Amino acid sequence: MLKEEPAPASGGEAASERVAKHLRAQILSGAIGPGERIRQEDIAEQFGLSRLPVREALRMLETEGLTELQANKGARVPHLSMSEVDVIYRMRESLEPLALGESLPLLDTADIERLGSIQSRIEANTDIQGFLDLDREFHLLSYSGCTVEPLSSYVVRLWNTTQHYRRAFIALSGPGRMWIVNAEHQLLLDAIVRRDVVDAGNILRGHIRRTRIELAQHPDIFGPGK
Amino acid sequence: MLKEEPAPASGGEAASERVAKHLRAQILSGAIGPGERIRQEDIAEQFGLSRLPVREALRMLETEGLTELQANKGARVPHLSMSEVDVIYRMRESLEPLALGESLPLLDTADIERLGSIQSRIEANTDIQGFLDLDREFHLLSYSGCTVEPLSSYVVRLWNTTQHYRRAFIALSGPGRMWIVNAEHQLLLDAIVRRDVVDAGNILRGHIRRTRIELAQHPDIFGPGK
DNA sequence: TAACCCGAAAATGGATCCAAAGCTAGAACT
DNA sequence: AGTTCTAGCTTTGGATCCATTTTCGGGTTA
Repeated sequence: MLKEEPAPASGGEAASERVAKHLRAQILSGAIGPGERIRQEDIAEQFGLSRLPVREALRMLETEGLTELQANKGARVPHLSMSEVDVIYRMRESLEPLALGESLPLLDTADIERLGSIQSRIEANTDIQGFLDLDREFHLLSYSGCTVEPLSSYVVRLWNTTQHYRRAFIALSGPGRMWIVNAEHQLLLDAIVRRDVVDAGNILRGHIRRTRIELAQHPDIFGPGK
Repeated sequence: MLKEEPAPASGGEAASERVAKHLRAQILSGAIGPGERIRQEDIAEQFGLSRLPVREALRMLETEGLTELQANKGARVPHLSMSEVDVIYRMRESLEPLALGESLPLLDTADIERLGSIQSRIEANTDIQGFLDLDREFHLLSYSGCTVEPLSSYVVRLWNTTQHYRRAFIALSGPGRMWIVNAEHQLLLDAIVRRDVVDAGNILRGHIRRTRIELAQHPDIFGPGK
């Protein structure tokens, strides 16, 4: 896993962004779980860089809510409490219908076909990581028409920061209630095809709300009691 | 304005945070308008520091949406378009009632008395900067009971990033319609005293919505047409 | 005259080295 | 034996120096 070469000519883009991209993937994949510490020197060594671009990268990720930096105490992946995840979901219940409303009129038929194809793959899917990736792709694609900042990036941020807890939730609850997700996605997809912003927004809001409530029934996912 | 002393023993806190605090104040006060560039070396010289803690500070402010950093192109205060400010206000219409709902049950009578006193000062106030400061203090105090992240910090962020446009709007529209703000604040305050979360949320939502619509009637505040 | 190209100055990104703050483990004292 | 204080190590924060990229100005040419 060690790259001993001194950054092989790089890809032309900034080194700190490469590091950020790598760490982002690590965190989203669950390879770095919440609460886990990230030592600058370790990462620097892995990439054959100094600690400076690593610090930059950690700051960039802090912007996205994926890391938190305390002075003289280092960087960690934030450990969210149940009440924090609960509030994030309630924020999503407002913001994602807003993003969808911005996005829907700008989606073309090719986008919508891709949405349908992703949903087919979700229904055929079996493993957890596969579902997480496809579900994320489905929803974020439905928002892809919304390019206005900071809404679009913040929606992604809320997804990113709760990724780990979604994984834990699905692993715990099993595939028993997966049919509900598919039913909701089907309704959402139909509303999108009909270009019905109001319908789509309501279904989406309910989809997120239901997930929030089911999540709240698994307090064991979150670290200490709180 | 130059501080030639090499950081006089500092205040004990990290140098980068002192720089961040200074720049934040500069941006919020309007001393550094949107679109304006921030050269690392200038700031470093002002504080008698190297450019490194300045870069850190700029990253911290990027986290708050007050600056944007492009690789090899430097830092600027972001220049928001009208559609971006419009979306920010629509985000606020959802998020601030949510924050108020979290906050209201936790406010004590001393807090509510302070809210009343601030509102009195708003009504007695005459100048623009005074109104901006007091209005900000009023609303943020009403959310002070909400400590759950990332909601509380994001509400502040949305306020910060639109501060400049609020100032420009008030300067342009004059004190003619200031009475509406006071009426809305009075209604909001009464709902808070009655601990009526629903009422307070509705009034607040309307307050923000009205501001958004009036703002949209002054496209000249924003730079290019877009 | 206007457009284009090239070179120098300026500003940023990154590496190395040093200082300071936190954490940990061991010893001494109550 | 438990607690506390101290000494050392580890890790991060900051300064200085170098490399790279961008930008801006002057000069040339169509």
